[in-house]
Amino acid sequence: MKKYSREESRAIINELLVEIFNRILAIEGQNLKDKGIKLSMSEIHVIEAINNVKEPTMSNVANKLGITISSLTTSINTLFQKGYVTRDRDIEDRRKVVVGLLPKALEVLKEHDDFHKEMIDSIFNDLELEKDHLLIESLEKLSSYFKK
Amino acid sequence: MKKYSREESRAIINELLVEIFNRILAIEGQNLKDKGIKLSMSEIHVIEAINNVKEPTMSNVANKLGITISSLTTSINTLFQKGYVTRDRDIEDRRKVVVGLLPKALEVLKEHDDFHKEMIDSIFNDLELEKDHLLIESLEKLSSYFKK
DNA sequence: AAATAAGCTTTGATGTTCAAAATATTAGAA
DNA sequence: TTCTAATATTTTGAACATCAAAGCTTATTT
Repeated sequence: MKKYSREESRAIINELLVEIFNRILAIEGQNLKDKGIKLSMSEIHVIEAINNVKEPTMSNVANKLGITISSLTTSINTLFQKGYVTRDRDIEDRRKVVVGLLPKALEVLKEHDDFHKEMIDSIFNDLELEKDHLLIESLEKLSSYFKK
Repeated sequence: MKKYSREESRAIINELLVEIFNRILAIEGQNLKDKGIKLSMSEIHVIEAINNVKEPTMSNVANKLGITISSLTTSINTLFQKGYVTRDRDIEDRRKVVVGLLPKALEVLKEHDDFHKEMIDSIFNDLELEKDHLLIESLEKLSSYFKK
């Protein structure tokens, strides 16, 4: 395995963050367009976040996405209006609003997951299975770094 | 250490990548605010792209960023007005507009690079060295995947 | 020279995001 | 219990970012 100097490593990661990140949304968006899904990327991300968060209240979902609650509200407004999500007050604590995914959203999620699956498989085809957990550990640290 | 199935690995990596990507712009933006730089992240990215592209015409810069030329035009309008960039017709081919960075922009670029350097160093300090290379290897694959 | 192409800007429209103010509900203090 | 403070969300108003389509200028083709 090639060894990188600290400086080389930094340059590679920098490139990922600055240049490649810009491509991802465009590629994903194009993929949706190709499949005839008429949702924006940020709407897709909202749906994903609802799916991935344990207790999908407005606060939890917004926090998962790294946007303000008010931003999420406007997004949920349209997703609700378009028939992708449910939106109900929590029975236990009626200050909370719990959102949920309707079948329409689950379909979109499936399409998007397939795209990601293909993407990630393509990236990690060469990695041996036993190394996966090391990678996950690294990414978890990266993720927790970005959370603080 | 826990073993993951291929499918579990994929799901976790997918979620972590999405999460990480969602945080980056927010953090970078906050960093600029902390330093009193009154530019948006997309304006920073335009400056970076101008710096990184070989021949900084409108088309080349827009292509580097993955946005349309008309979007870039509006961004350059304000960056020009604020005194960050130059904007001149190419002498050889007067259809082209060549943009360039003024000292003000180079300073911002330096700040931004320092931030990235610090961020990445901080990440690396938490990872054991042996895992650095696995992470880099994976990120390289990601990078090459998005270049095609 | 006339038609076509290339490069860019303008215009009009939509979508995203945030901060601040307003609303609703709950929890705690008096 | 009643008032107050805290929590959770929505509304409002404003700034950006982005795109498609139409228009302008310069280059290339025929």
